[in-house]
Amino acid sequence: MSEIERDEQEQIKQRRQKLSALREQGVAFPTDFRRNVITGEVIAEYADKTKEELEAEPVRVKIAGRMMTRRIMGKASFCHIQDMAGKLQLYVTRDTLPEGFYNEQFKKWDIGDILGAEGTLFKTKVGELSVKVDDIRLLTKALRPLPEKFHGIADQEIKYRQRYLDLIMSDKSRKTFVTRSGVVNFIRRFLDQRQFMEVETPMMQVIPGGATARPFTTHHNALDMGLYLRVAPELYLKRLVVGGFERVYEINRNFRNEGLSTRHNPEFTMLEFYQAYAEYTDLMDLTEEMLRGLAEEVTGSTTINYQGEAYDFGKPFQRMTVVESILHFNPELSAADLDSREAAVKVAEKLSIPVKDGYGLGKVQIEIFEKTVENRLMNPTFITAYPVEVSPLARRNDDDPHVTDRFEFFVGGREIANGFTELNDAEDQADRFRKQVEEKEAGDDEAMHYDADYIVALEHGMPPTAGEGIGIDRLVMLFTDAPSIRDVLLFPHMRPKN
RNA sequence: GGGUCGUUAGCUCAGCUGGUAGAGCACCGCCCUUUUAAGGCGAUGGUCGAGCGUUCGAAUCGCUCACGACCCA
Repeated sequence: MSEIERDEQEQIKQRRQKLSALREQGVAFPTDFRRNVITGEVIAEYADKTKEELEAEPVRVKIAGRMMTRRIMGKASFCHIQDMAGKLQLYVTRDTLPEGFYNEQFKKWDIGDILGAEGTLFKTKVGELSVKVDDIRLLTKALRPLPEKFHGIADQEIKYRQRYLDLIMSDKSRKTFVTRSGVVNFIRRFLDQRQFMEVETPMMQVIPGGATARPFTTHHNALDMGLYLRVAPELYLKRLVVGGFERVYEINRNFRNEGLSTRHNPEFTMLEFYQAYAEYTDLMDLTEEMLRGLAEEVTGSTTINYQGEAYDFGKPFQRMTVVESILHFNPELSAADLDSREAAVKVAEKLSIPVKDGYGLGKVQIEIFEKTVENRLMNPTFITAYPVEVSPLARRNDDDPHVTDRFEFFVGGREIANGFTELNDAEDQADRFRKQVEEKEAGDDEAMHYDADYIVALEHGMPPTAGEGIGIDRLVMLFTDAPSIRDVLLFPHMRPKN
């Protein structure tokens, strides 16, 4: 059925007729109504007052919102209007409005219409704070009916594709996005207080860097050149550290050309921050402080309930190395099983992990880690000492050159953050890029490009620096008990219909 | 990419082993001045996701496709 035919649906047709009647009566979409209060303020201030108190000192309000429910009882009606802060009941009677208005105007309005009303606060028989209306106007006619009031929208697809309907109908969804805003706001304040500066770096990059992931490609017409959407801002932020901005952060979108799932959206929001004269352990401490504070601010507790499990952000976060964690969750293994590539490959094969020829010991260890450890890291945990092979931008450990000064942070079996002491040795970085290019040429389309300009920047000297990325969407999922990343994205990526 | 489930009125859902479609809400008409999933009476509303097939006959059975949800890679 085409969109034009859909418009001929009976209910929409009726509403269009009501709208053309309004057009004939004058301005159908007036903009001159001004409210003097929102529902949340009214409720906060007057919900505790008694019936008698409200009668003794009458309070007048001008309020506006979308009509969500209506109960017409002859010459009197109740309806709820909803605004940005919540809902408030209106009591509308024939005899307090101008002659004929109640029957010829008000009763013809529809649920979903946007109204402006003026009146006096009172309490109903059952004690609900309401407005006794003596002036009411239709501000915006809604041509399409709202979803059914009791069940709301059950169809996930409509919730995602028509988010505005979901936001009108679901307090829970509205709250999720309010929380999301609160999370980002808290992080900004936290970092600002510590002298971090928020910056913006290119989303369109000539060489995509900073992560091992497949990029999206686009084209610049005037310059007639290919460009990539960034997979990470990392290399630009570190150029800023070279430039003397010693504490920088960016909260913005990254783009990765990979599959969609309950944890992956092609564009997602990442916090990245860099602190000069610090090591990865300093960032672990900072992360712990930030997440604990965030949990308390957002949920009022240091215990997070996610999908039926409780995670404790109050206690010190656990810390162990990649190898320690593998041994911990695979008690039948001993250190010798992870010491050599030969031994580790045997372990991997037993776990039916496909091992490619190019994999070194470190890559095999990480495959074993991902298969047997990652989704079992339930309470907040830092994993450290990642192999050099899988950490092309991280500083080598001084005592063990096979691993880096790097950590990842897990909660509920999910990776939330990744940080390390930055590699500021330009020559080592150039070698690592060359290695990535070899892997790319061998067929790994996630491997990194050689970024010569970045090497030049490092050759000018980057102070010792630690940096970290935190996935904002996954963090918000945790704090809003959301099972899918789509529940925390206002407009998640969906396949086009038809 | 593989598996499971789903798609029926604007919305939420029934519809059994095949016999030309049903409820609640919404909408329309009437009654109703403290209701709140308001209530009462009455009426309207459907290319049953799309296509092909089996059959005298398909919402129902089979196949293909589209979109979605969940699980696995």
